[in-house]
Amino acid sequence: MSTRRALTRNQALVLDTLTACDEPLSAYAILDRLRGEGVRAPLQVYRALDKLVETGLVHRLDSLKAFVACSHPHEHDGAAVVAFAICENCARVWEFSDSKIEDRFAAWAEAESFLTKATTIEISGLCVSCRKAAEATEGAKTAV
Amino acid sequence: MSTRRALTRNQALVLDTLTACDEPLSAYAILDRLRGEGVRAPLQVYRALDKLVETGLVHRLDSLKAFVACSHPHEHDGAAVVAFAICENCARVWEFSDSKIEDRFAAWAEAESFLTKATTIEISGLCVSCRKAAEATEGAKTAV
DNA sequence: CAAACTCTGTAATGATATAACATCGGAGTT
DNA sequence: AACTCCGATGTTATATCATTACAGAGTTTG
Repeated sequence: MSTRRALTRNQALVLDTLTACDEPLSAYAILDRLRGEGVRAPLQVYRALDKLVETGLVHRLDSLKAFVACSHPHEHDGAAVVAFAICENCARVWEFSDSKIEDRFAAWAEAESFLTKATTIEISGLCVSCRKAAEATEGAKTAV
Repeated sequence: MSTRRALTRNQALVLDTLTACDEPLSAYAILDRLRGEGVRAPLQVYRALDKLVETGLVHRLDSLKAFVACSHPHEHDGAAVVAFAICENCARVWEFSDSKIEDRFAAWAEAESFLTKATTIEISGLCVSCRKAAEATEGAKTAV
């Protein structure tokens, strides 16, 4: 039943690189980290990424032109809509989904007879820690 | 009270180009259409786009790396979250917003203490007409 | 007037992504 | 084994998207 195929060498290298990193990487950043492993051309990385994205093990963040390993690869049963919150300071990513949101999009699509194939949701802002850090320095500044 | 400023020549040219077009255009596509008006360098277009996006008159569709004129420029009172549905066949774009969806995102952000600065929502699929056209040819094919 | 500011134009470059082509190697035959 | 099919690979070149750096022109504002 599982459509999960063994990964090829390049795919495994790319996935490992992304998994080991706690922030999104551009294709070229991945390439740089894999030169030691014999990966030399962008296309090798892009091809691996294409497959990984296709199977849901990796997500592309359009707003960053970068890629992250999926944090819930096991939950990819249905066509769940996933949202990403990206901290613009530390670049870390939170992946979540919400069935109510999904329902509203489905309702809109239904009303318009739009056939949905993919949904991209990306929220950028500041995560708790970076927010607090920013508020602290703000406070110090204005407190002078 | 209005922060609306008169547009500069380049900004007006770019906005007019986008408004006249019923599908998203890349910056370079805009440039090509404006060569006759004396626009020669990508930067002239990108600078105009930056301002237009900043004031909300134009949106950038990350998933397409392209730009569209906003369909509801007058409604840009608050920080409304806008979603885009993009037909992958005819490239037309539907812009809509839903306060319930907005509420859910706000709730997530609240729970995580995430400070939201921008939200990008892009849905790709097939619009009514393209969907029907596709189904028609599908039907013809399987009906042989 | 001069300082500060914004918009402008141009050239060069950086960053992201794909096309085209030849080759390799495994899976399933025959 | 020889054959074919098919997907992955490696390499070069090129397309597409976006920004840096620098200099000049025009306006506001003190």
